[in-house]
Amino acid sequence: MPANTGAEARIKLNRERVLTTAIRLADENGIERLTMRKLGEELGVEAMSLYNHVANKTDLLNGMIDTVFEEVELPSHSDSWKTALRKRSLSLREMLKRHTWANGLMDSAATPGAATLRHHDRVIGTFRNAGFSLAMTAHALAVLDSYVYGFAKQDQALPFDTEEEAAAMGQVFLAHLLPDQYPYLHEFTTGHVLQPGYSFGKEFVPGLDLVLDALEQERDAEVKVTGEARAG
Amino acid sequence: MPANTGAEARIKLNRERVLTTAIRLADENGIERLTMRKLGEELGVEAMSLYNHVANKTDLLNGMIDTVFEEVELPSHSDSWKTALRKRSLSLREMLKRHTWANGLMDSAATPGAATLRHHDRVIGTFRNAGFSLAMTAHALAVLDSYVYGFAKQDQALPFDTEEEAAAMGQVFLAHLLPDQYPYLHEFTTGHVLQPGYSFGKEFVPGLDLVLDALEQERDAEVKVTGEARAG
DNA sequence: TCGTCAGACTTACAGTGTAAACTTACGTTG
DNA sequence: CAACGTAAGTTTACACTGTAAGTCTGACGA
Repeated sequence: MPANTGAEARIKLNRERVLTTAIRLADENGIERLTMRKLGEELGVEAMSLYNHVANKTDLLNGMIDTVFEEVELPSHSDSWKTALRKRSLSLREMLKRHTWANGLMDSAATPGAATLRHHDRVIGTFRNAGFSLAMTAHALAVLDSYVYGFAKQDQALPFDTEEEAAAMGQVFLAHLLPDQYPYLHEFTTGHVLQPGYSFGKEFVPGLDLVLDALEQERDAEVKVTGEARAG
Repeated sequence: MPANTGAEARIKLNRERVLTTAIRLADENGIERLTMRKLGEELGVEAMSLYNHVANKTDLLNGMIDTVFEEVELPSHSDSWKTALRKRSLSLREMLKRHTWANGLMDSAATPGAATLRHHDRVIGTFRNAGFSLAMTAHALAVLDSYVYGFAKQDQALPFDTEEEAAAMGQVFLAHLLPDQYPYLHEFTTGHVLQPGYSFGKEFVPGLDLVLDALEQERDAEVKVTGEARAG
């Protein structure tokens, strides 16, 4: 006779449930508040039970990263390389906005998971199929991803989210410090950042297009030099 | 008569000594190993004594960030905006290489210090004096710094530093995983990353020039539209 | 000589990740 | 059905973290 008579069978723990719950907690409370004990509690389980499904906390974090990478739209084969990578970059940025902790975690996460590898494979493939040489692909990849991750990082570093918060922040900031010690910063803040409608995030698309256009120019130049056919 | 007869007077603690020692420890052992107790020990002092000079650990980290920012070359007035910002970007990257922990810390460090403010003031001033509008300055700033910080971040995320390490790493990596599951990644790794002379860091300058050239093009276009004089 | 006080030290506490040992429930096998 | 192995949970314990609160010390001014 089982001991837990009448008790509803507890939902079984598994790696996926651990990971998705961890992601939710990190989204809600920030990664620094995600502890093994809190995560266990949320799952109705003691902290140590989690170690049946993750090797240690770093493994948990790695798993979280790979899981959120699955949310990123892969570059489509049917689009041109530029729109394909434009879409996936926008999608990547949205993911990084949803999971603000992910960007900071990717340094320490040395070993990429399956979703991450697939993602990179497809991005590289997109460049290659568009006629980018290996060297040019490396170059393009470095520039594009540096921009996307760097932008996300800067966006998160800003201590305000809404326009109103920015305004309030800016007022305090200005009153305290700048007037003539930092004249350009002063002008920039009052004349631009504090203007209605400002949002750092709006700079993402223009910057992305700048990068993509520049890469296209370089590729065309390379193709021309290499002597490949060029429609015209 | 003093009790510590004959004892060499202990060098007095002060904020600067605390900060520079903390920076050295973080450089040597990584930021995650920098604890108040270790820092105290290094300074010949108990952990709690540090709190006479820093408000708490976050204040310590903020102070470290602002201190290393002083190492970054400010854009020079005598150079053209492009070379001025090129130099400061290279200098910024070198700083981020020396202090690998700095990049990751800048998210949490909400309140910028004096050196950081001065830095941004000068960068903004460089754009403004080169005829960039406020909006264009915001755009340029976002793109340029996203690139620099993003590149540094990616460089640090790579789990190898030297070419030999990369090769060793790549071999294991390839043997284990890729062959036909990730064909493009496979080709890219064997055909480029594992080639002699490869180093991710070498992509920095080409990418930086791509960004700067593209910004120059956009500025010229803007100036033309605005109807300002253009030397010809 | 005393009082003041800054800057150091001591102690203590709640919280962290996780090793090691345990308990329990269930499926397989004799 | 009994015995056992195993997977998945719990309990306990430990070393280490940041830091609050209280104490000690030595130099200096009155």
